[in-house]
Amino acid sequence: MRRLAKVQERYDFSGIEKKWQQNWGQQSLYKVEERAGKQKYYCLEMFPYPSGNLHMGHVRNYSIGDVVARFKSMRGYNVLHPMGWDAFGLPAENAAIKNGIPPAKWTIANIHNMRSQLKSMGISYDWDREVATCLPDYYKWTEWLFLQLYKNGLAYKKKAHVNWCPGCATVLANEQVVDGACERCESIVEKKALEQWFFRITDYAQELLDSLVDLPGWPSKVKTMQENWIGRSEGAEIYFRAEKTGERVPVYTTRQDTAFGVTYLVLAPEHPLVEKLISGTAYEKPVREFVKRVQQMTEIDRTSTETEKEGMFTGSYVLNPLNNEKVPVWVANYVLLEYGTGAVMGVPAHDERDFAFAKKYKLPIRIVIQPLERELVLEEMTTAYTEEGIMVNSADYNGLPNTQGLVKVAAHLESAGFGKIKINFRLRDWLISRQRFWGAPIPIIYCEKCGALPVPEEDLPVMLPPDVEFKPTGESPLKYIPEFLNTKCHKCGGPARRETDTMDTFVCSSWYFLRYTDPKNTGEAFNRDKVDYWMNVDQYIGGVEHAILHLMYARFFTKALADFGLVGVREPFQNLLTQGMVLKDGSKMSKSKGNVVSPEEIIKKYGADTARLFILFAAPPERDLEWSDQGVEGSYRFLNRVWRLIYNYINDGKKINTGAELTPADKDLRRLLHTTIKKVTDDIEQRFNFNTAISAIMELVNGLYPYREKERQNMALVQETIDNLIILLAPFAPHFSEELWQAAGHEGSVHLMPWPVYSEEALAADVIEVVLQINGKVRDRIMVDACLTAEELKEAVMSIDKAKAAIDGKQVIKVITVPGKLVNIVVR
RNA sequence: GCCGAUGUGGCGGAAUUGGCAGACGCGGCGGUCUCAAAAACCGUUGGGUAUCCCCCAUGCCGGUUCGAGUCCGGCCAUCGGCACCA
Repeated sequence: MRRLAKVQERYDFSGIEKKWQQNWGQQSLYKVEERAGKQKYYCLEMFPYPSGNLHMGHVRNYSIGDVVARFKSMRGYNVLHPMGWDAFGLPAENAAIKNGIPPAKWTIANIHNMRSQLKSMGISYDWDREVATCLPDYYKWTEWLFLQLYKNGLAYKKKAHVNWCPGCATVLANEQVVDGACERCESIVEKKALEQWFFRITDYAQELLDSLVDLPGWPSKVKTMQENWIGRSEGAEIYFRAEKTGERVPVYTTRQDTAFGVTYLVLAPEHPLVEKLISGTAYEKPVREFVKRVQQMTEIDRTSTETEKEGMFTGSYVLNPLNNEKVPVWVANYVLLEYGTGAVMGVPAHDERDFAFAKKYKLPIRIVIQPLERELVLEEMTTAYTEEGIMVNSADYNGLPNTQGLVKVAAHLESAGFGKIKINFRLRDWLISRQRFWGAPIPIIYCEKCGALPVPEEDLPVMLPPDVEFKPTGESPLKYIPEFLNTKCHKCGGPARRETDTMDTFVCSSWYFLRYTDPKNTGEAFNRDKVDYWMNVDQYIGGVEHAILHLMYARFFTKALADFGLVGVREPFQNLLTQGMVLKDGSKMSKSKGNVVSPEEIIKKYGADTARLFILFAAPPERDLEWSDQGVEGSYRFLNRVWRLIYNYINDGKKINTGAELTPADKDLRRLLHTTIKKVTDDIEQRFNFNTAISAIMELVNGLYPYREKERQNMALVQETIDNLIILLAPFAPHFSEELWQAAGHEGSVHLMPWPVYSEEALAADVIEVVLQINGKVRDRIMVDACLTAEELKEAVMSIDKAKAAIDGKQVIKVITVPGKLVNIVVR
């Protein structure tokens, strides 16, 4: 070998990992700056909530990201690979209520602990760019971005029905409602009307939908989920009129072609018209009772398809503008106020729900679409006909295919003033108010004279007060802190009070990837040049549980900020990798199941390199991964096997170089090395299949072991092979590789080495194995000259005994020859 | 109910463009070394069987093809998401 270097016989992972983590930190190996003329690569993993301890999901997420970052770096890219903390959130507040520890203290302590755990994994983060969303130098800019949204009309306040937990006496985020109950106290969640702040994400609904096609690097699963969430539908609003008052009652439908089949109209129980229609009539009491009963149902019961459709007549009628027919108005539990206009037209013949409802309450059914191949007969209908057909009983539209009717009725509605063409989205505006302490304050004040005013930018940040006493009242403590609550109006100087709601933590995580590009900027959220250099994120990696919320909000923010001229891209994440869960005994690791494997213990017992190697080897990244203690042992064994191999070569000088001429065994080893380089490169770069990349490296090691037994060995080749082996392992087992790299006599870090390039010439074998098939079944394998043409190959194969025997006495129908692979003889 | 994913040895998984099914690892079995064990190394390991020969085998049934884990049609199971969206 190059020179005798000191290498311990035993693989002392603990000492090695500590040593290199320190060394890399001291030489700032992973520090990165903008560099003109060098291709940038932004590799990002979803930042964690600082719960206190890393779990295996984190280990997997960050191991995957580190392979990508290290690989791209060795490929010559200027790689940005940052880490930070999604540090606001309810657990800190719960801890405060329970143990009296201030949220800030609890959070910072957790960050401390998790940072050191992350560092023990040896991930190539530029720690100088670390951000924590709960620190004023970060949330100042979260507040500032709120103001930009406010100024541009994208932040507004309105009264809304929100999830209210009576047990905790507080509002809950949607994600905290599990099966209609509070995740903390399991009380059934109620709806409560409160003044809340919203972001107008619906302004971007169409673009959020359309630009999904610009994201070929996203899993189609995630794109489909977002499509469904946005829920675009094309239809029309039809203005019915109240018979008595003439008041306009708009309904939304996607089937305006069936409007002549309307036999009743249904309002949502909360619809404001309900009270108007019934007050002072005989229907007042029973309908009110019905509405109350429906409202008391849990969200889950009300929106379940299992729930029986129930309704009640209001005693009033409306007129259908298309045919002036009088139809009864009902209230029913299956109509939702939040979607469309909160009122629907009932066309029982052509809608399943309407059909069931009409049958139950004996409402009339009228056929207005006839199928082409048969005729519907009212008395025989057991279900609605929802397919295409020809319009009937529809005045001027009779005989028209309903697909044309859709367009014509809509046009007529619009021209006659009876309605309008309408595109509806299921997506609602984003409710960002939280009645909590531990979040970014909403920078708004309420002046007695001037009303709601944004806090001037120069007064930011609105700071969270320290030393807050937490009582389990469930209300934001901010409300009870006069120093925070009371302020002066910057406009009139009069008394004002602050908004005490804080922002949803998803607001903080909607722009953190931008802050990483310029994390220490005290004058701006981020510098435009820096954000332009780094954005967008080339590879984003995280759990699929964020497929809708976080990823949609971050996309919305990026688009809005692009419209404000703050960033130059309209999509934040070019490529997305959604990693699978880490399972134990077939199910997700959880405390209640008692199947949690602690990363800290695994790292202590085997080292970070073994842990990383196992987690990358056990399954491809998108798939769920079954944890196996024996599998970890296997990875540990592999590293020891590599260690011993290289140790022996380094310390064993007796093998003599065979000289320049390569023996067949030398050629085989050299070919193995180069096929391994090719395979590992392709697996990382094109497929993210780290499991097969690692298995290829294992095969290389398995090939080196028998070579070591050979009498004649080419030491130059051995050195080349070992050097490349260490480099190939570097993204997976960084400390291990660094130590061996140095032991093999190299100066400098292995992580600064260029990624190896395979030689096409070295891949070529002189002789290759081809398969003989008879009628598609494998009958023999023979070695042939690699350079044979199809015709020569056919001849060579046909002449072997097995082929002759197979053909003997039979008729050869045809022979299929695939050079380099097989010859298939079809006989009869 | 709708949408999507997955289904391959005892286990995790591989087979990238339709071309040798089971790479690699775990586990098992046998051996070498050892007083012995561990570790390590070597060999072996889908099932059947007449045991270097053939048959069967990638959830099930059918199809296309010289050839199907891979493509097509129809089912089944598991997991995930959405779930009265008018």
